Amino acid sequence: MQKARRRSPLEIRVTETHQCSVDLRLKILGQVPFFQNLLPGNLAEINRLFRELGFESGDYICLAGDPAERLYVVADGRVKLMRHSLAGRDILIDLLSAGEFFGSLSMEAGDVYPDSAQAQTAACVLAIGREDFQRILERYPPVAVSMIGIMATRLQAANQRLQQLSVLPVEGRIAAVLLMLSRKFGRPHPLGRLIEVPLSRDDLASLAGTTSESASRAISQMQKDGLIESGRQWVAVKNRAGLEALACES
Amino acid sequence: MQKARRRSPLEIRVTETHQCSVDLRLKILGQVPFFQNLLPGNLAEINRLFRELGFESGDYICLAGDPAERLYVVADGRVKLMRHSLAGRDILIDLLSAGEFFGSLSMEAGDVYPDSAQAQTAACVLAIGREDFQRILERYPPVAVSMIGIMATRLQAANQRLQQLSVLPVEGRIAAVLLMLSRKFGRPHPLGRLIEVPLSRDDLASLAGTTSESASRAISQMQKDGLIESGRQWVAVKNRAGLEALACES
DNA sequence: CGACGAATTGAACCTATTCAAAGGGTGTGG
DNA sequence: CCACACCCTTTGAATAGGTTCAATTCGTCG
Repeated sequence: MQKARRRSPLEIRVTETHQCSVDLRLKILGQVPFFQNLLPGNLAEINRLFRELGFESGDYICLAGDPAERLYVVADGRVKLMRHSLAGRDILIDLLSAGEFFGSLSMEAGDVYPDSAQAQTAACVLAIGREDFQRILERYPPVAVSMIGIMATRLQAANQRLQQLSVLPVEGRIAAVLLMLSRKFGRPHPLGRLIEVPLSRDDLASLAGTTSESASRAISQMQKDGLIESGRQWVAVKNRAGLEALACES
Repeated sequence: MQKARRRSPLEIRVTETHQCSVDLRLKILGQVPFFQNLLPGNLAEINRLFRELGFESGDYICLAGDPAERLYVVADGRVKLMRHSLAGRDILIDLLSAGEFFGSLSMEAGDVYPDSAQAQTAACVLAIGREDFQRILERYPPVAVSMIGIMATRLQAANQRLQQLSVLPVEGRIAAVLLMLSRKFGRPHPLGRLIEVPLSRDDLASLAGTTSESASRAISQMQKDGLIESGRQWVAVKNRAGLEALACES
């Protein structure tokens, strides 16, 4: 039951982290884009190769620099992909939700994870060994083909972010980040399209390549202009077109 | 013959653009990382699906926004992958040389190229239709698997650039760009490790997400500090460790 | 030699960062 | 159920770093 005092529109997600039923696992794996064209029998077989892991919010799933031995698939919850820098200025590479993967993609023994993954909410994650996954790729060519498509999409998204970081001022970068989040995590809500991830100003800043103070200023301004509604750890997009105008690589 | 007056250490490349012999094509395709594990017979068959295109320096090979119907492989020369923004501030996504690919990776009909590709030197490029390439992927699983590895590498490089743009000051970003270029295009030379691509300050700036003036200032400083040697359209790295110290994400 | 494009340099301006302090929401423990 | 403590957020003012604009120098090629 939600307390009357609580003003945040974000619902508290109580994910049962440590017990994904076999049914749920099969459903999740079936939703993973690159397993979608498989026969049910094959999927069940693949399912057996995955191990199931539960994490509390804040737990690290893997650390940048560790030997990359597994590929992970998010079953439930939100996972932060991040990169550390020596001065403690971490940057957020991506936010993942159910059906998305991360970890060892390079297929080469001896590699290390380039990013750390942290559970942003309580999360359930499926893990498969590098070599097992390699075998799946060789055995089911359509899986490999759709994986190529997904990686092409991610690469293209990364390139777009590169462009935004290069040419947009802080306000535009924040607008672009909010649009991306709204597309990916937004759900209709009386206040606007609510981004259903608890993100601090710091998180937004590290997605936009700026400081939490600058992010805060940009968000205040946007709120004054009626583009968004925002509070502690939440944002709702009210005027999509207005944000797009700011984020437009002009 | 090189003029005595010419001070640039970059050799003038006279690539025969319009006539790659069949032998050369086979050799190039064999060098493409994702075709490396194929039998000679298969390679010859694949070779037949490629068309050969020649470009002069400055020619556009494909334009962002055009329907993405082909995958391209660089056979000879250098290709600039770039993204335009409305205000004319283009950014350089990547520089490609022999064996690297670009173009339609998404495998979905109706997509458009996200970036433009421009011949940076005279260049010879091999092109294959989207559907033909799709068929190759399905027929030769190892090709798909190694392609996944390559894309994982590119994605990881893009993420690293994202981090650099986020946390490094201009000088550090320029240093990082020079290190990357030196790794990829560098060859030993009396002056230092010479980057064998004609790049203007503008090009370097758009790789580092800054202006040509700032790039120029950073380069002047590095030259004063004995880290590099540079002139019009060329750079040679003298002190790799020094650059690394600047580019270190501290 | 002459002309063009590239690179450098200077100075004013502006944006974003930094540092500091105050304000507000959330959840906890009394 | 209230009050407190903690962390997130906001805001202000000073500063540093980068951009912009403009003028000059330099290198390369015709």
